[in-house]
Amino acid sequence: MRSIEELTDVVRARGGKVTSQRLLIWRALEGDRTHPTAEALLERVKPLLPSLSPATLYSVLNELVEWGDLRRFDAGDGSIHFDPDTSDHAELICLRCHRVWDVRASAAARDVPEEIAGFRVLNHAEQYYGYCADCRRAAGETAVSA
Amino acid sequence: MRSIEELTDVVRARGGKVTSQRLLIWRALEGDRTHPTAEALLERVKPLLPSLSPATLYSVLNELVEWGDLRRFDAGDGSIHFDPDTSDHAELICLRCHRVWDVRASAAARDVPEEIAGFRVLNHAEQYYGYCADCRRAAGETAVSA
DNA sequence: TTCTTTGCAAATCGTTTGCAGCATG
DNA sequence: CATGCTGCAAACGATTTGCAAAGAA
Repeated sequence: MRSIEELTDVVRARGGKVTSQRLLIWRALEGDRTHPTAEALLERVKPLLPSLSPATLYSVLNELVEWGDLRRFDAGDGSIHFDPDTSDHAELICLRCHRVWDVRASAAARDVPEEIAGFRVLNHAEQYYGYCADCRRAAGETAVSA
Repeated sequence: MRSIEELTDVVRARGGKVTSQRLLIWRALEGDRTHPTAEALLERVKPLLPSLSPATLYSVLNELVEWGDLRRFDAGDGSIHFDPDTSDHAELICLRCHRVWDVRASAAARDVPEEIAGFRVLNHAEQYYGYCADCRRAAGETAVSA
């Protein structure tokens, strides 16, 4: 996600307005590494602005996604999470408990092409799906066995 | 996605039953490269078994996802697509029109670790988010300009 | 026969919409 | 003061649920 200052410029350049709601949501996302859902974000900002409506939150999140400043992803169970971290990293997603972990594995550190066959790339994401240690234990799994 | 024969074994091993509905849906997904939504899949199989209910389709899709045989992803706008292609490849996803293209770029051809810190990896996915040529043209964009 | 799975229909829940009032530029 | 944005509440639509009947093993 770009900085608050840059986002301010983006909104102004589009003829939009830098409202307190946008600022609040941007600040809540800034530096976040928890992959929150929309609901979790709402709970986080509600105390700071109780009148904030879900519709506004969704609208601000959607524009960030469309600008390439926020990534939306499915944790494997249909629950939608957001990630403002557009730096190159990968996620481990457990197919049983649906928790998410970041991994800054060497495999993920790689150049992202600026353009692929006329398609302009804004950001890049990577996921590893599988079973986490807890779920493997709970399932009585002891070692890697496909 | 594993073969129909392997999936048959998986179901039997779990004490489940290889029903005609499961077979039908597995066959519809086999070799599919169109990233269909659940709705698109339903339209595809409905003519072959008109009595098939959405609930059954969702249930079969969900178990395939949980087994790591099918990947579910969000095209950036909340629309959920499925992909049975678990081989290493990446997707280009347009943030404006939400269409999806597969790319078997060299960057995607890489070893997937079997295990990462106790997490057992079943499959891997990669996405490039940005704007497609059509949408760039429609927006009056002429060259790469961040 | 036994027990999983199906189909149906209703319920659910996250997200979007329409519109009047408000606040930014 | 012009217009984009917000809050509200209702609408929406995709997915899930509960349960009786069906059909694999």
